Amino acid sequence: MKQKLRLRQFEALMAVIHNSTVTSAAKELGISQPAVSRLLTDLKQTLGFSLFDRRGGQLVPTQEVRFLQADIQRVLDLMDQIGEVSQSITERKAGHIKIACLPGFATSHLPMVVAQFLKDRPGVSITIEPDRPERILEWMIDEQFDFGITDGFRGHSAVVSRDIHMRTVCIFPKGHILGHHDEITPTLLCDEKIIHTRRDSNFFQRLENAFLAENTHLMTLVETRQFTAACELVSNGLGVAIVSEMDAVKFANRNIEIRPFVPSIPHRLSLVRPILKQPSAITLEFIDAFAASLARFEGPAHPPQGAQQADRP
Amino acid sequence: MKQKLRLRQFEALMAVIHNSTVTSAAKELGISQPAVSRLLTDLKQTLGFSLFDRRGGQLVPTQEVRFLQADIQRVLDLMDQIGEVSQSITERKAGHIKIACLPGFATSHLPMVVAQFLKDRPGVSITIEPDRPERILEWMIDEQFDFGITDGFRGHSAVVSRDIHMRTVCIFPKGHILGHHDEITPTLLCDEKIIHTRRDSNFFQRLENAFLAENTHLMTLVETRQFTAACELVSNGLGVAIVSEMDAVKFANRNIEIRPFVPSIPHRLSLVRPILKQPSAITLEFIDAFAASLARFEGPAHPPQGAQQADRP
DNA sequence: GAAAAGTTATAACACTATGTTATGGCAATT
DNA sequence: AATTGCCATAACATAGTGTTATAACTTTTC
Repeated sequence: MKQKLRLRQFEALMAVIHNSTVTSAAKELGISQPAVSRLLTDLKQTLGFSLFDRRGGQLVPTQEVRFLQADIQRVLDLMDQIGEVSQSITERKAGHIKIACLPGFATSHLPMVVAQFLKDRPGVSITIEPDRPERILEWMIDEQFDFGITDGFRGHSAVVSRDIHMRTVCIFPKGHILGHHDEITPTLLCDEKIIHTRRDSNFFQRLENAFLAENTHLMTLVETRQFTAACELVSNGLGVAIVSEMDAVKFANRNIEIRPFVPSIPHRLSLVRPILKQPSAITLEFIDAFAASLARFEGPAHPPQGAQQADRP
Repeated sequence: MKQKLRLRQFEALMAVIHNSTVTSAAKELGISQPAVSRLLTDLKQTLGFSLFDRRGGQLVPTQEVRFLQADIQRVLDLMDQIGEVSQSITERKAGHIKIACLPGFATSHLPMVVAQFLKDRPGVSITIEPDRPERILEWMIDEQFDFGITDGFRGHSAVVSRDIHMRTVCIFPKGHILGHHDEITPTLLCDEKIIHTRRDSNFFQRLENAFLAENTHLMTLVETRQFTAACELVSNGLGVAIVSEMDAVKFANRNIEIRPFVPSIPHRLSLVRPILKQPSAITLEFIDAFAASLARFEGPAHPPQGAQQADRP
């Protein structure tokens, strides 16, 4: 016989092994006794050897069956497991998300959001890979990651982005004379050396423009890519910086003062993902959760002076 | 949907993953395209999420499917494996045999037979457990082993036995005066101290009777359970022994002489197995092979003087 | 040892799974 | 706009899986 092995036959076999009689096995499976009976005769036919020996009223599996029993059990268990996992997936409780993000997010805010997200989703796992924006963009284009957190994003046909405009603030060491003001303006900073982002960044240009608009100019103390680094420097008494409020508040009790900066110059974050790679439902759910986590630091989209946006969805 | 996951659906899924189109997947499976098409829609229905995204002309699996892919592949592989193993079983090339034997067999003759037997049967594995006859009998009754090699067996209702009467010979160190004779009789041994089996053994009793029949008597030098031990002692120049020819020939070139002993006193081996436990085909095959391996040392069943047998099948 | 009780195998039939062919719609390409 | 190829659906055939009814066989009971 060149018949195919069927799962149902294995289920019947295991039920009979556990119950020692066909009748009670049928009861366990919730079907009639003749159904089990035939599943067994079919299986015996296919396998080519006897499955059971009669021993008084009982059926005991043959040596041959015992030899296969472990593997058969494994198949049935695996099928169950697949069923359970797929159930979890539809309930958004299983899956994997690969996230690429700016270094600043990898250590502070993102892990917090991830932890919260995983709390209710025991089957979900997440990869976090921090790198420069250029690399994150590449990864999106190559579809190597499901979700990216970047800035300075100028749009790309292979990437969908959702922009978030983060409020920024001015920070300086405690006891600094600027502490007498409720708001900080470029004019107030005319004699201060500033810690800021790279000169080629969009954020720096808008900052510089704000200074120029008040007929003053911006003096550089340190140029850094990360707001966190700027915060660190300031908390060590080093100078003045304009940073994302989100980063600033983490240093609130570490020897710095925080003041609104006027005019408001929001820092534009982009939540990106590959446009062609269909996202899993759990990925979309995470992106929403992440965006929500940023909400309390969100500001108005456009800086008041009306700089144009470069977003292309 | 509270549908059941079916193997065929998984086969279709994997085929489409490998082929990127339903049509070629159908070709791989050797069925029509609509058949695959429906298997997939059914599976999607059951799982509760999409299986593929269209990407130009190609179908690429969703994140969710990728998450399950490894497990699904494992199930299919396991099923294949079970099919192959069962095939091997019907061809008598797979299985397991548990053998209990006398210590003398565990080290010399049995491993040789086992090695030969396994040569053509790569899937077969064998357990060898040496112990005293009493323990071997227990193991048979408890059905803990498939096959036992013992002696002095007096029959038991839970055990089937097949008796083999092994020729015995007289051995003595090279250069011993007995070497002048072609056959050794009790009379010739009247002044010799003998190495023999335990006094309560059936074999010893028959040996002693042979001496009494010639109006002489047997003097003990050493009493041992194993013929191999007797051979070892003799080869070290220690005395005279009556042992199984099978054991004797292994010492043929180790400083001993071998002569027939008259009257012939065969040593009765019993090949036993549990009567209720249905033996696997491979077990029966092995027992036959083992019996055949003893054939060239087999002698007549009954000692000429007509001692009665105690066998009960 | 005959009767009773329980278990299993077979037959006849119903429904579901899985295959077929025919066909129409949709997308990519010409 | 026409062509080509791929996929989904419909209609139907066959095999797998369930049902009930019933006969045959075992074990237990008297």
